[in-house]
Amino acid sequence: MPELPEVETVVRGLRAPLAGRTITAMTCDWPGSLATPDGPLFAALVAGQPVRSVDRRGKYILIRLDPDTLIIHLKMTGRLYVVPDAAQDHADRWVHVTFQLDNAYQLRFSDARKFGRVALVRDPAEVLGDLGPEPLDDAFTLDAFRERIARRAGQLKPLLLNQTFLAGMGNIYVDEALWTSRLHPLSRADTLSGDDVTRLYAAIRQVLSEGIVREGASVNWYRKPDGTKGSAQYTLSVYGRAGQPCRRCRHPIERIVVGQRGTHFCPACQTRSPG
DNA sequence: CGGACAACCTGGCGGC
DNA sequence: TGCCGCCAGGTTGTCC
Repeated sequence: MPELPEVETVVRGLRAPLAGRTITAMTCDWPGSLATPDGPLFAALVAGQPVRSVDRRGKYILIRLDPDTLIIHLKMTGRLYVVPDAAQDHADRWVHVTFQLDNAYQLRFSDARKFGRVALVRDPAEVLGDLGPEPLDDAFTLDAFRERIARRAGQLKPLLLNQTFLAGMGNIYVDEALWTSRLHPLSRADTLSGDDVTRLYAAIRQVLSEGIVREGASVNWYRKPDGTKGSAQYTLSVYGRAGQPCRRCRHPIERIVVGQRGTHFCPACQTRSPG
């Protein structure tokens, strides 16, 4: 659920409360939430490290400490927020990792389904691995996208979900980008025309940018660090709209499964490219 | 290399 | 009202 716009919103919301702070201690009640290192070592290493910056790479949150970096992936139900030590937040029934700050506030990691992971590493590359380009970076130009997709042949839906192809898209924004560019999720990358690629590139940037402006889509679990919902869920065109009329042509939106993922599209105006 | 699929988890919901 | 069973999806890992 938390995809690039949601993670970006979380990062922006954490910058102010974490600025200038130092982590003094860490506690964890579910060892599985810690990717690396294990609990005792993690706690010993992180204590005393100051926060230098809060950044995002794909769907990863990078809290750069000194000398290590805290890397958090929210997966489906993860939440990250800063509250006073004594605060009782509604998400606290799922809090598994708590970082004590030096100002009587805490950074809490809540995760109902326990899929999310928190890592502490010297070099972020240890965790990030082979991530694709950032779709909203200036360096990610139409030409760069054209060159990248020219080397692929598979179906568009799984391709756009592949984080080594492009970092940050998830099930919601992939479906939205394909609808916006009028491309069928089962179309193959090697059948796209030059114009198809141009529209897809523009659609990816557009849906992600709008998602950020709306502070993310709170389809179910996602919340901003202040606990409130984003508003991108109100303007989705296909995701979660099976059976409802297409906003463009009124034909009912269809839901199929592609690569084990629920996939929403308009069978009337999202065409499969010839070939 | 790519496609298929299980595993990781549990809240929420539909069905009865 | 209560219980059962299934679905949701990001990523990794395994198998063919």
